[in-house]
Amino acid sequence: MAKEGPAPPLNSDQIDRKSAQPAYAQLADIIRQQIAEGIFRPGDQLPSEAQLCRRFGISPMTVRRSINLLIDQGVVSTAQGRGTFVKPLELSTANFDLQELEDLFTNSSNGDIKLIDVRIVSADERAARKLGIQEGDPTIYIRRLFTRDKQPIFYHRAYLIYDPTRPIVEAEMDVTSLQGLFAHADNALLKRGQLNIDTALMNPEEAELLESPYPAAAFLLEHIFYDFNDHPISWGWFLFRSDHLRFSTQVGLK
Amino acid sequence: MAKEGPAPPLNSDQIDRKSAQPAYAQLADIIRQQIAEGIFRPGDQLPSEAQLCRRFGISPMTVRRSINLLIDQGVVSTAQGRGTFVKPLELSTANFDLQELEDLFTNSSNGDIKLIDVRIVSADERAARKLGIQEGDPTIYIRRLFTRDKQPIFYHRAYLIYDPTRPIVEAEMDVTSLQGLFAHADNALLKRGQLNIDTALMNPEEAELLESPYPAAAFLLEHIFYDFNDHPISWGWFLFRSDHLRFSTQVGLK
DNA sequence: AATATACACTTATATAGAGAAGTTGTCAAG
DNA sequence: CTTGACAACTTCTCTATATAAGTGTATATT
Repeated sequence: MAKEGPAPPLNSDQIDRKSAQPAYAQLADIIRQQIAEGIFRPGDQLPSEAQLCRRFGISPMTVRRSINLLIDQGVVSTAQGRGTFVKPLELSTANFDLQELEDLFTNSSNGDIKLIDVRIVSADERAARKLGIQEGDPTIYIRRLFTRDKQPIFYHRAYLIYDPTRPIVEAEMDVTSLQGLFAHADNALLKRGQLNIDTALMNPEEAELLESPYPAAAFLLEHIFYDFNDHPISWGWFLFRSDHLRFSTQVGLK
Repeated sequence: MAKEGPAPPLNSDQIDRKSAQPAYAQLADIIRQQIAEGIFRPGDQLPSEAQLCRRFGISPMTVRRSINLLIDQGVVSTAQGRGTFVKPLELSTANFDLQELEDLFTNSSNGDIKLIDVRIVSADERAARKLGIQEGDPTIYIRRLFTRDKQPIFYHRAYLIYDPTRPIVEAEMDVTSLQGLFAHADNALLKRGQLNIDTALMNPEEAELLESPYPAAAFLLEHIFYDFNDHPISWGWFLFRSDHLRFSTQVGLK
């Protein structure tokens, strides 16, 4: 099984040293392109790193970096001592992100947040459990509606920890501001967040707020944010009309 | 603003050269840990690469690789000529994957796929558009139900291209097998897939199949798979009871 | 005072190797 | 036929260095 005689089929492109794009990125693109064209099929072994060095006239570290890029992108996988192989398509590698949700904020100057309700309420059992506080402890309860072009997009409810002894109002306002979660603002007090997506039937009140027919299904995006002491700061959920937010992604190449 | 005198606060850990874990991964872990502990906060500038080299006694390329790892993980960002900075939490970086869906197949020996219907049907307008064929062209139409522990989990409908002149039955069966999409099988004929998640109200028939109350909301996962000629091979959608499949993720550290 | 230049930083890319470690096939010894 | 040593491959990690390029500051010039 010695792959000696036939030259590796990577002769269609060359590395352009004058290009603004670095060599390692060019090589990664070339290999990805060859895979997309079907020259290398899932399961096939790629030319070895040494072969790629000779073929493209670049050093081992640069080839290595290209391969690592492709590994990170899930295009190939490597096995020490054996070689580099093209990965087959896997449905489970599909990733859905919230970019579209961010775009709603950043790209829409005609977006508007209408505050429906803000008040201090005692935490019920569920809110207390989620926020790691005692039942009956005070929390800030917020309800608001995001509209765009006069159309309601989503409805947001959230509970925020309220600690009168340490009035970090400003910080809480950051969390409250919503934009801070999307914009690259310095919401430096948040360490991590837990997010869940669920579906739900809107109740009549929600359907009316979102001007949706009733009954209707909606996305429910639940969130809990934690500070750097791993204490919950806020718990809440967004409710979307699914015709205004969609989760889409691609698996595989191109 | 010269950061000269005070030693960088990375003194709690060292690189263990005898460890099985490579140096670059150890350094990335150390930095990530320091950020999680709040030693470095979002917006803070990390020690420069040269400083890290001296501090940990490793070469620039190794430090570089650690930083690149952290960039890929979305933990830090770099700006040429200025420095490396800790990224604040961003909601839009949240990624939801289908791992849980894969687990349903691989980890459940007590799972079962019940074929409800397989037959050749003429493509209607929508199916023809999605599959890039003519209205009226024959397609293979499949309906099936996945159950686990006698509980219905999801309902799957799909149209597959049917080409009598080139009977690639085996290949089509691969696509049909479902498992091939999850297992690392050599479904080498698939190049890419387009996936959309939506919500939907189940119709009475679907609710009955999924043994769900009616009306109820459900996840709808639509998929189109393409071959290496960029021709659609299949179009269909999964319908999940949302209490059997949840999308969860974390943003931020730990 | 305003502008231009030089310098000291930073990250970014690339080179040319070295050795470690895993895999596979060959070939000789048993 | 089986086993074991070995060679030849592969990827993996890391060093040490060089050059390029962006940023900001201090200094010199106009």
